[in-house]
Amino acid sequence: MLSIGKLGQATGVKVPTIRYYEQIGLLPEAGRSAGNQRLYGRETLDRLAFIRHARELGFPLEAIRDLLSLSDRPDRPCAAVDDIARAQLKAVQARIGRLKALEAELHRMIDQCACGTIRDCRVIETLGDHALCAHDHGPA
Amino acid sequence: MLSIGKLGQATGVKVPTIRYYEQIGLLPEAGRSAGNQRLYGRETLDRLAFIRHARELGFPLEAIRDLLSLSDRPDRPCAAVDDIARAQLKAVQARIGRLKALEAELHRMIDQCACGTIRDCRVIETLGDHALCAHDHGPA
DNA sequence: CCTTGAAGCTATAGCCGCTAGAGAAATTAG
DNA sequence: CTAATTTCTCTAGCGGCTATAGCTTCAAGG
Repeated sequence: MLSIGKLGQATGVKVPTIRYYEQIGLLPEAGRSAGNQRLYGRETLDRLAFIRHARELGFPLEAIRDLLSLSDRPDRPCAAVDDIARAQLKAVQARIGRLKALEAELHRMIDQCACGTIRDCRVIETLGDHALCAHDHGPA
Repeated sequence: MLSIGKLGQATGVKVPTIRYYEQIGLLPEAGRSAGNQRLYGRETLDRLAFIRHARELGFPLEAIRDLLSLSDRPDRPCAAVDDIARAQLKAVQARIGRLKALEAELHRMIDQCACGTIRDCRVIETLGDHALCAHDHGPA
């Protein structure tokens, strides 16, 4: 059995985050020692490692909740799982696309700046006048 | 003079957001009509358009605050402006890099899935065992 | 066995950048 | 003049934690 600190070390999840996950029901309520401290077994270790990995891949907690409940039903078809993963992939790709547009625009702005006074600064000027933008870049 | 709603339409910023910007001091306190409603002139319109554009480019509000106060000092050299812009560019590039790693990993996971039952699902399996990952992908 | 310091506990508040809601007053269109 | 829309203030909530305060429990050393 692991204390919350050991569990955190083993999974790379911070202690307050583990308690937070328990609070929102992503982890089951932990068993307690005689002195009321949380104790964890292998099952929770695996579950938390799963959560951590999914978080690293950017899955929102709600999606992780769904993935976890799906993983408890091994006989079901895994189409639902793939749907969630593909949705996440799409979300990631959308963010990449958007960020690349920002990157291009920032580059352009910075490259045009002759580094004189603020009066002549292309960065300030471009920010002040959207019409100076080369590309579309919708709201963040 | 514009009402808050017109200002919002003109700049593409939502009404509560305008009030929020005023609250945090990003916009000056607006003048008021006889009936206590906010009225805006061209100056605030320009300032808000500037803020909107910078937000679209992902600048955090604090950076925008700095850019605005710099833009009020036209005689100063614009190195400080460029520093802020370059920092933002770096931040954007870092996020792109990270997201691309996620994208690759998600792709790999999804492509390996034979779409049978959850028991054999590579997505679930990979999430559960970080060692199955091809690439490093640090915390989000 | 006793002390010390680390690690644990609960509860609350804060971070960013908004967004949503309530309930009331002002304005505008017909 | 009425009805619909807009605006007002205030408070609370979103995601996903993180930080603080003030306490208790535990593990190791002397």
